[in-house]
Amino acid sequence: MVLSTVNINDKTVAYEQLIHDFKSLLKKNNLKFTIQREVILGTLYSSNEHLTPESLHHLIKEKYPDLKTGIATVYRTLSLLEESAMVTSLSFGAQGKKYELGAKHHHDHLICTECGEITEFVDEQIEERQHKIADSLGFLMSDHSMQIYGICKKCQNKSINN
Amino acid sequence: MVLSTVNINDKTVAYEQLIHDFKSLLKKNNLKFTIQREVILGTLYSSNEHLTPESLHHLIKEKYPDLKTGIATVYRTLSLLEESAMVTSLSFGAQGKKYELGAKHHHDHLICTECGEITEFVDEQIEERQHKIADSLGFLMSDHSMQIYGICKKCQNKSINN
DNA sequence: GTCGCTGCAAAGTCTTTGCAGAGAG
DNA sequence: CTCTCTGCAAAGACTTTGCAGCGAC
Repeated sequence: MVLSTVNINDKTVAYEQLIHDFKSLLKKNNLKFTIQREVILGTLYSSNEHLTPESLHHLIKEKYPDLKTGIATVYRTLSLLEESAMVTSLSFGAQGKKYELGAKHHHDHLICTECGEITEFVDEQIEERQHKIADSLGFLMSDHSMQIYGICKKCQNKSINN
Repeated sequence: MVLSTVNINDKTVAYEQLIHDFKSLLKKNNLKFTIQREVILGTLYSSNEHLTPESLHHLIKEKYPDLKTGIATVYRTLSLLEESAMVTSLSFGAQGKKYELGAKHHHDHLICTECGEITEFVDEQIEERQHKIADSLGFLMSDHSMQIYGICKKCQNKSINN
C-alpha cells in the first residue's frame, strides 16, 4: 500500500472517506482501482495548492520515485475525477488549468495576478444571490465559479519596498 | 475605410469612441493603426457573441473576404487588446478561450453546459460583496469574473421533449 | 524613408490517443 | 483469465514566433 503515509493531522478520516467514494465510483463504472489513481487522488488530497497536471505529476515523481507515473495517466485520471465531480478545475490568464479536490467544502477564489497565489473564500450572501439569479433566468444551475483578481498583500508590500 | 458598415442601431457613437480609445492606446505605445486591427476590433464590437480566436478569424474572413487576415494576427491583436483591458477573456471547460469586448458594461456569465450558450447578467449585491471580501482579505482587487454553470431553458425543454 | 505589422509556415506548448505489455478483479 | 490501465511515443489542437516583404506615419 503506497499511501500509508497520507495521515495528515486530522485529515485521516476524511481521506478514508474519499478513497471509499472513489472506489465506489470506480466499481460502479467497471473501472479499476490502481496504484496510480490512488496516488493521484492522495497527492491532490495532501496538497493545499491548486495543481496543474504538470505540477501534480512532478510532485508524484518526487514522492514516489519508484512508481513510474506517466503524465498521460495524470491527465486521464484528472479528467475522470473531474467528470465525476471529485475534483474541479480552474483556469485563468495565460496559465493553464489548475485542479483541486472538489470534495472539500465549496469556495471561491482570490487570485493574485502578480504571484499567481490562490486564496479561497466563501460568502453565503453571494452563494444565495447566485441561486436567485439562475432561477430568475430559468436556468437550472449545477455549479458556479467565481474569481476575484488583484494583488495580494504580500505583493503589495513587495512593490512598496522596491 | 473598411468598417463604414459598422453602424449598428444606436451603437454608432460608442463605436467611434472605442476606435478613438484604441487609436490613443496605439499612439501611446508607438504602435500602428492597421486595417487588420480595425477589423478585429470592429468585428468584436459588432458581434454579441463571445468569440474564440478561431471563430473571430472565421467571421472576419466571411465579412472581408478580400482582406487576407492571418490567424496569427488575430491572436496578436487579441493579446494586445487584452493586455490593455479593451477586451476580456473567459475560459471554461474543455473549450478554449473566448473573448469579448470589455468596454461594454461589466457583467458576469451564465454558461449552459449543454449547448455552450453564454448569457450575461449583472447583480449589484454581488458586485458589492466582492469588493468587501477583497478588502477584508487585504487584497487589492482589480477585476473579477464569475460564471454560473447549468442548463439553459432551451436545453431543458429539449430534454423534456425527447 | 523608417520601423512596425502582416501572412505564412515552422516551432512550441499542452493535451489526447494508439498500442503492446502489465496488472486488478 | 479477462479486460482495463499504464507508460511511451506519436499525433493533435491551440498558440506563438521568425522572417521577408508590406504599409502606416
